[in-house]
Amino acid sequence: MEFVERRSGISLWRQIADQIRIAISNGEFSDTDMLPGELALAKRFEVNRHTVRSAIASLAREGVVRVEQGRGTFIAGHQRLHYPIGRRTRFSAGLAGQTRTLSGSLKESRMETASAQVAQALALDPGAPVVRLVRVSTADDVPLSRAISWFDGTRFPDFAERLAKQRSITAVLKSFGIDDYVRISTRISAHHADPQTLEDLRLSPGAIALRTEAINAEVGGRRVEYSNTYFAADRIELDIDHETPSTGL
Amino acid sequence: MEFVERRSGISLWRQIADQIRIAISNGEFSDTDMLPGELALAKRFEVNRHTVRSAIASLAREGVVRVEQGRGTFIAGHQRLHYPIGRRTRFSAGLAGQTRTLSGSLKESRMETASAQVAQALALDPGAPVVRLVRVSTADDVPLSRAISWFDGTRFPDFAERLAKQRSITAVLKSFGIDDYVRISTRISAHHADPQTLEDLRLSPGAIALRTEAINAEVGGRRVEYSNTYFAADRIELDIDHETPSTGL
DNA sequence: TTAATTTGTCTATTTATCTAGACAACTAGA
DNA sequence: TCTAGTTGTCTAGATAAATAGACAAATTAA
Repeated sequence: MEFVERRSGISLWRQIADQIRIAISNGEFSDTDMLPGELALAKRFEVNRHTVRSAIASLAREGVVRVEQGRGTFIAGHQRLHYPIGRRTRFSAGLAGQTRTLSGSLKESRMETASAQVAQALALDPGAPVVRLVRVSTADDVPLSRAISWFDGTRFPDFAERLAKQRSITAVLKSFGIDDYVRISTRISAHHADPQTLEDLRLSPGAIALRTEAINAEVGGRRVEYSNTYFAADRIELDIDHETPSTGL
Repeated sequence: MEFVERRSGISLWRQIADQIRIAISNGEFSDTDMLPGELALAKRFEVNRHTVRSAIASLAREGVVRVEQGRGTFIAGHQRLHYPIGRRTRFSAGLAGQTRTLSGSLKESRMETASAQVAQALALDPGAPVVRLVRVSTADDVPLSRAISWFDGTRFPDFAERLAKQRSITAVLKSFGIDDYVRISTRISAHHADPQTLEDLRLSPGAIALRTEAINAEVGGRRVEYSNTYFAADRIELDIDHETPSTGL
């Protein structure tokens, strides 16, 4: 007997779909790689069989399971990508080897004035000109993240134009004479995805966005980039590198 | 005009409540600290006024807003706690100063045999005895996290009994002669909270759990603790410490 | 006081979700 | 082939969510 809550604003089929998805990721059915029958699930969640069918139909649409008449419902392996975060975090390098294809597309770019938050992160004066970019990354034809980045507009006035040609942030920074940069702070939180993120990442309402708020700086400490990245939480997890403070000893 | 999706398994009032909550945390209404009127919100989301009222009622139950007849709906400040994560992560110390009260309670403890995952994390053989603890932490009378920890059962047979007296993991480890330990890996992911977590953290279905999967070890590298901690995502964010690799230079 | 604007409550109706049951279609094993 | 167990489809009815409109109650400012 599991818990489903009525009148919660989440339909029963959706609560059941969420619980089955979690159970799968916890390896509950890994012995057979099959879900129990619809009648068994209906009994377990104390709902009608049709309600369970709605939940399974939703999981099938997501590609989490595959249903075969007369045989049963099979689990279609569903592994999260691993994204390492540390001082030397680089997007493409971090996911290398985990996907067949990996691409990024620039959705928006504009010059704006720095909000208090952006100004503080980049160590600029509030109202200073900044370049704001929105990029969506896609791995194996599935959107993975939506990133909003800010750069000093005075120092990097044509960042967007260069990015169109260079294809990676690292390469563009190199073209500005910045050979190396490091992550100096990362803040992680989780939210229900906002409408724009839902659309760009092809998620459905209620889906979770894992947000990283990061500051990158040159080795001397001069701020280079401030970014807010929203990952589709069901497609990725973040691995934190705890580097040894004194490597040489 | 904002997006609300029908037939998605999430009721309209809940989608609207989620969007208003996000808008508040983005500072959208920070100029007046008030929500727009019910009619204005109904127009913005293209729904009936009563649907907006349901959404606001839900936010009021959560304590996010406060409604006053004839005056309007006021935003009740709602700040996330900040939990620093680094090599020297300590639960109580990390949240010190951010809350009036902070307590932890042991919900379960038992000896079990190590699963493949636990065995690998603690560098034990699968099937070896391990101590499994479930602890729930509470800050200012609101549950914050649910942590499942595993320790080597051979080395720490009476860990649970000592924890009942000592009150912190660090203190218990000290009683076993371990004066210092460091975080060697942290993996972060976000999920819809499972039913047990919903109950322990007093969340409603659809709520988000921010999960950290962590390994702590002695300075020599010997594994001490493996833990899975589920935080209420709307009450906390995680700050990653990117320590400088060579501090002395 | 008055008017305008706000939230609160009530009734009625429509639409979506969930339940209930029956039976068809398909699969695997006896 | 037969049977038991599975998913697929249909009908009907009950419950919950959303819409629509009217008016009450409280607040604010003119």
